[in-house]
Amino acid sequence: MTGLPLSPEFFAGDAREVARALIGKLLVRSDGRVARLVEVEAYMGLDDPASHAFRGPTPRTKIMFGPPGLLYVYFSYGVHWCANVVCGPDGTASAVLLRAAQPLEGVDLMRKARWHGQRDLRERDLCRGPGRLCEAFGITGADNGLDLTASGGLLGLADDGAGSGGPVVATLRVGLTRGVSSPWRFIVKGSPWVSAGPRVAAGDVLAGS
DNA sequence: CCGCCGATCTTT
DNA sequence: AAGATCGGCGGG
Repeated sequence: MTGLPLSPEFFAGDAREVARALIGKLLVRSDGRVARLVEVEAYMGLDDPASHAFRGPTPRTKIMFGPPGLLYVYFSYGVHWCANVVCGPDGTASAVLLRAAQPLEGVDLMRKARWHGQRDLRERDLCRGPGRLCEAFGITGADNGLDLTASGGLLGLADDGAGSGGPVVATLRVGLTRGVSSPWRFIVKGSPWVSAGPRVAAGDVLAGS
């Protein structure tokens, strides 16, 4: 069972609140791949120097200025794809980066998609990091603009009611050179499925309940 | 587990 | 020229 699809309204609010609420939700692909989100980051568009949309709409970022619930995919370091969900009202440009998840179903497919001759590709590493998560789910630039709230689509986000599985904390975002001091990364505290970066650091704040 | 380095392409 | 990353390697 893959849960109830999230609606456009779910993504229409403040991206930081959406990010917090996405922890514990399911990323679902129509071929049976399912994973539970344990790590996401909010990017606040025009107000956030770390956001790709900080300098306004461009060919790359125009999707972020559109309606909430759409997929924004970008190419990172010439090597990896990374996936975001567009948030906030149509016309604004915030988004949530999907950074890590716990594989639940279709693990064999994820393993196949991720296999590049690694000596030891462990289940723990299938979706641990934004590039890995995209590879495990076969997400590429061809999927940019997909509506994640459309039922029966290739990809979606859903709620199975299970929750986060542990306390959620807000930490600093990973890998940035600008906007470094905004604590808009949300993780399940102590989860082995969370990516690199401090799992828990002094000063981290419990986020929500 | 940690740190360093190279890969390789888009955007500025 | 820098960047919302990852895998392999060497070291502790």
